[in-house]
This record gives sequence, C-alpha cells and structure tokens, in this order.
Amino acid sequence: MLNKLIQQVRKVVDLNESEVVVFTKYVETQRLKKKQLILQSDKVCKYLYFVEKGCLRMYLINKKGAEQITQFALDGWWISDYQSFMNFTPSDYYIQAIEESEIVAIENQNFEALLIELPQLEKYFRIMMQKAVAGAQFRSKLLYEMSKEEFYIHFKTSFPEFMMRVPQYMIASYLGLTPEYLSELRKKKL
Amino acid sequence: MLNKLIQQVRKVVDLNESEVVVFTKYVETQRLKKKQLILQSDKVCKYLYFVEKGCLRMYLINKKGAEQITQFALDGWWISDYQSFMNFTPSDYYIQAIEESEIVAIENQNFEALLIELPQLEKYFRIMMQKAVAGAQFRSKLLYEMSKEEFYIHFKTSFPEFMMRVPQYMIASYLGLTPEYLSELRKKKL
DNA sequence: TGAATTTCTTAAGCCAGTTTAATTTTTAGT
DNA sequence: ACTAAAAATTAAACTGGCTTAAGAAATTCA
Repeated sequence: MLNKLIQQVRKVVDLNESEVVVFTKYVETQRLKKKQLILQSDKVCKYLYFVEKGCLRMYLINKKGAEQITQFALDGWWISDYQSFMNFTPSDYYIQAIEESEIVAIENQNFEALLIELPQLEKYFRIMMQKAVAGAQFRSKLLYEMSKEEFYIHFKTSFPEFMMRVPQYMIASYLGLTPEYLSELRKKKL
Repeated sequence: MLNKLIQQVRKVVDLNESEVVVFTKYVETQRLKKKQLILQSDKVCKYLYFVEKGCLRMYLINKKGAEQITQFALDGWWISDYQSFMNFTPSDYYIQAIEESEIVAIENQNFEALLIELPQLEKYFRIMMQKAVAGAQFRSKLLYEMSKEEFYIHFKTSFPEFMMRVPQYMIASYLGLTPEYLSELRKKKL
C-alpha cells in the first residue's frame, strides 16, 4: 500500500527495513473512491498526501460559484494546501479523488515527529519541495509567456495520456479557460 | 555580510561559531550595483541567491521582446531558477539588482557539499523550500480567483512600501498587465 | 542646471476569451 | 438496455484588458 512512496524515498536516502517500519507508524494509507473528498474548504488541511495510485484534483469555488481546479496529482505526486498545513489555518481548497485512488497521508504532527525520528528524511523532503518549487516556477513561466491557446496545445502535447484520463471540463478549468472556448480550440486544431 | 542569513538559519537549526565558519567557506558574498545582472538567459543558473539587503528582480524576454518580471526578491528572500540550478540546464531568465544590493550566493556543487558537511541544514532548506511552495500556491490561487484589477488592488494594499520602492512599470510587468492599463487603474481608484 | 533618458499618462480602436443559452453526445446507475 | 444525469458542442453577443501612438512628467548624470 505504500511501495511507490518507499521506493521513491529510497532513490534519495537509505532506509533499512526497520526504518521502513518506523516510517509506516507515522503514516496512514487510504483507499478512495471516485469523487471522495479528503479536504474541504474551511477545514484545516492536516495532511500531506502522496498518491500511490489514481488521480486527485485540488480546486476552489470562485465567486461565481464555479469550481476552479488549481492542481492535479497523479501516481507518485504529493499534494496538499501547504499554507494550511504549515499554519493550521483553514483552507480555501477542496481535494478530491477523480478516480479510485490509493493514497498515503501524513498528519502535521506526525510529519514533525517522523522527521525527528528519521532525520535522513529531511533530505528527501527538501528535494521533493525543491522540485515542487521548480515545477511551480516552470508553470508560472508558461502562463506568462503563452496565450491560452498555446497553453492548451502545450498541455495537450506534454500530457497526452492525461487528456484521455480526465474529463475535458476539468482540463479547461485547470488551464483557466471556459469549456466552451476549449471546445472551440479543439475544433480549430484537430 | 551574511548576518541576516545566519540569523535566519539559526531560527530553525542550531549553528555554533565553528559551524558558521564552515558555512562561510561554502558561500560567496557579493555587492551588486543597481542594474547589475547576476543571471542571463542561456546561461546555467549555478547559484542559489539570498538577498541580505536590497532588491532583485527575475524576468524573461517574451516573444514580443518585452521584459516579463516573474519574481521579486527583497531582503531575507531566496531567489534562483530552480530548474536550471538543479539540472544544469540553460535558463530562460535574467536576475538583476533593482537597487544596490548585497547577496549571498551558493554554488550548485557547494550546496551539495555544504549539506553533507552540515546535514542539520537540510531542515532549514526543507522549510525554506516548503515556504516557497506555499507562497507559489498562494500566488497562483490569487491569479485564479482575481481579475487583474483586483490583483493590483490586492498587491497594492499588501505591499505598500514595495509600491514606493519599485518603478511602476515593473509592478505592471510582475502583475501581468500593461503599464497603460495600470495607469488607467490608478486613475480610477485613487 | 539643462539635455538625455526613463517613466507615466491619455485615449481610441481592437481582439482573445467569456457569457449565455440551447442542443447533442456520452456516461453511469438500475 | 433504458433513463437520468453529466459532459461536450455550437453560435452569437459582449467585455476586460491590450495595442498603438503621442505627449507629459520625472529622473539621471555630465
């Protein structure tokens, strides 16, 4: 139930069997069905989530009452509302399974305790956060230099499997355009 | 020349005097004059930069030939092109001092070596990266839920001192709007 | 302190992307 | 397989924010 995570950690730091057992004590694994929510607006995001299998989305409800997706998380990705997670403040987000999924969840307090008991993990999480920053920076660069049309084309060619896996209106939401306009773009270029 | 950084690190982890000396071996300090560039497009961003004093901006040149600012860094902030830094790939960015500034720079290789010699620092950098992720997430949330007008008002009320310190056209660029439109907004609401 | 350069403003015309609303297609549950 | 619900399409009218162009104001530095 947490093979993928252990495997990923071991790419960065050594963990022997007994350390894996310790690790296991601090995390929870969960099976989610499609549409199941693991975070709701106004609640504190108490967990860091790792997707073992499946796909999650993070979204907020905007003033117009529409769902605005800000992030997806596929197998092997981490997802959380980091501000809420770090400061125990209520979140504005929802996190929901798009497909049946398996996740590993680490609670706030346990995260601190885990890093004290297995300080080697600091390095793993430092690198994972570093990659997240790089990713965010890259994404914001794309937003700055591309039109929505170009952004859509970029996304489509970068993640073709993802296009198949996720409903179109969610992709539209993530890309920050209306389903109607996305439909128009699809008609235009194949 | 690196007091602020040491002070900031010590808020998170203990560092005795001799460890500070070790730290010092792995970093370089630099004084920058206004408009001095420390990263140019097509070069690898070999450093992680910490601003001791002053103000930097990070920007790229878009297709139309205009400078697009993607980040500012004030006293006490870190800045880098993380993708370039981690993968030794050429950057698309420029990083430039807006004011006379003092910075601490850590080179790639030294960063790795430093973290091996002083592994306590993993925690400091994990937390600093975690905050960067939280910041990026917050910023992207604002972009998703606000119009450009609202984004401008938000920025203006959140960082009033900053508005004074930096030319308006740079703020416009950072906010992703034209100087002309910013000017129009300023006229509208005081 | 004056000339050059950089920054800011104004206003009109324009377009990428939204809104609205109605129709069709696909998906999921029984 | 049938029905209800969810998702995708179409098209027309509309708008937030951009472009262009020209002038005014503020900085910079010799």
